[in-house]
Amino acid sequence: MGHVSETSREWPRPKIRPRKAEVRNDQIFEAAARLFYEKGYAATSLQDLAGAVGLKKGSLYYYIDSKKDLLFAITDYAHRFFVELTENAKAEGGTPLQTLERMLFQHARFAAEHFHVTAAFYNERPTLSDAYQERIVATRDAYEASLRRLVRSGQEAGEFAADLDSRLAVFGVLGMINWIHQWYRPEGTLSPSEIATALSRQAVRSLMPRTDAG
Amino acid sequence: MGHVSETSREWPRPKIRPRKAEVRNDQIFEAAARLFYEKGYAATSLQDLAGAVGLKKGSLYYYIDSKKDLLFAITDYAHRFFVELTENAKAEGGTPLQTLERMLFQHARFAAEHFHVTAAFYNERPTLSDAYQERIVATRDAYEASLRRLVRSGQEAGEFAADLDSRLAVFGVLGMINWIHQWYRPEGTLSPSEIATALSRQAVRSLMPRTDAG
DNA sequence: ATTATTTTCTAACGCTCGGTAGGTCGTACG
DNA sequence: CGTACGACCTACCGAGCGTTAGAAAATAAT
Repeated sequence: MGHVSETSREWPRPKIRPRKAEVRNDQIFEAAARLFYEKGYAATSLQDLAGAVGLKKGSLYYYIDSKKDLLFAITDYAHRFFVELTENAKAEGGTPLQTLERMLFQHARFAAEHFHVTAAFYNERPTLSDAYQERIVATRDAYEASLRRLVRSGQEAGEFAADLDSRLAVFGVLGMINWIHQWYRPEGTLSPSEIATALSRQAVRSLMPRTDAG
Repeated sequence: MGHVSETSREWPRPKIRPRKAEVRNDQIFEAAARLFYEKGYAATSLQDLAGAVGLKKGSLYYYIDSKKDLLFAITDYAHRFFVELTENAKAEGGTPLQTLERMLFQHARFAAEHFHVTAAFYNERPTLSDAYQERIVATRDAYEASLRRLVRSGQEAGEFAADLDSRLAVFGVLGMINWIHQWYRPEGTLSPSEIATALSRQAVRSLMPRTDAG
């Protein structure tokens, strides 16, 4: 060490003044997410993307280094959300049912608010590098494991039906949430929060025991 | 009419002898479904597909007319299933709950048994021609409408919770089923039928009223 | 007004893709 | 034996792709 980041530390004076590059960066990010959602990563050309933000395709390289970087940025946005959600899982109090419903609510609200990003996250994973895929899968597995733990705790507490296969049950509730990006449209009548409230409630209901069972 | 199918009726002699072309056709269909599932349609080259069936890419055109034909064949396989499932919806007897659970079971079993096809059906719809997309969307809408009708009937009969938004509720149960292709692996311990039984039961449970509600 | 810097464009590159044309080889049939 | 056909291959085309280099234009600094 010692010579590291020598170049990037040069003149660390604060970048005042809103640089145009930053707003363009956001434009490009959002347009890319929308196009990847609409046509898929491979079927979206940089020509398409450049046109969507009012540039020529060569000019995009002033902002990005490669096409894959765009997919990485979008995917990582969702990835960081799930890391955080999983970490906060244990911090929250309440019964297993309450904790589970709260986590699913947050998950569902994110899925609706960022349905472009979520769709790309789930549809384009095979396109990512193997190393990054492994990190994502590890995060997903940890998330699912924490949900399974909640289901089993709820079963022991009698909140959830005892005859459920916790693995299958978690796949079920996750499907309810992760399917949102297939039908959600921002111009609809229900807000992301309202959708998240209804779906997370329906999800935990699918785990409850039937009181009239025999 | 009268001149219709004049050309196709010429020499209707039966094609005896198992033509090699037919087994190859099936090989190509299945390999294409698997590759589209694994890498996506746009990211799958005909080179990849040819290699997967032990041919050179030019030879594929002995069996197909274009790459899009492959996606159409795969998509239409799922499409025809949903058409049939919707048509059989009213034919079946029983309470709304029983009918709904039976439909979801069939849907779920198909989704697991043909998860390659199902994944392509949902992920690659934007790739299809506009005219065919419209037919698929119409079929899907009819299917969802018949499910919503069952939910509302069940609500009137007291089988389902009265405070459910039938549209949201149907999206929820469909998500549980349509998510199967994201996690199902044929080498797992549960068969498609077992998965379909558990998930369709969990789905209808998510609609039931809580008896201890207040 | 002149110079620096940031942003965009033009023009081209190497490559891969889907698709085509024509030939080759084996097998079955007359 | 020969010929007809099914199955496959080789070689190629044009187009579009991601990416690069360098000039031009716009904007800011001096």
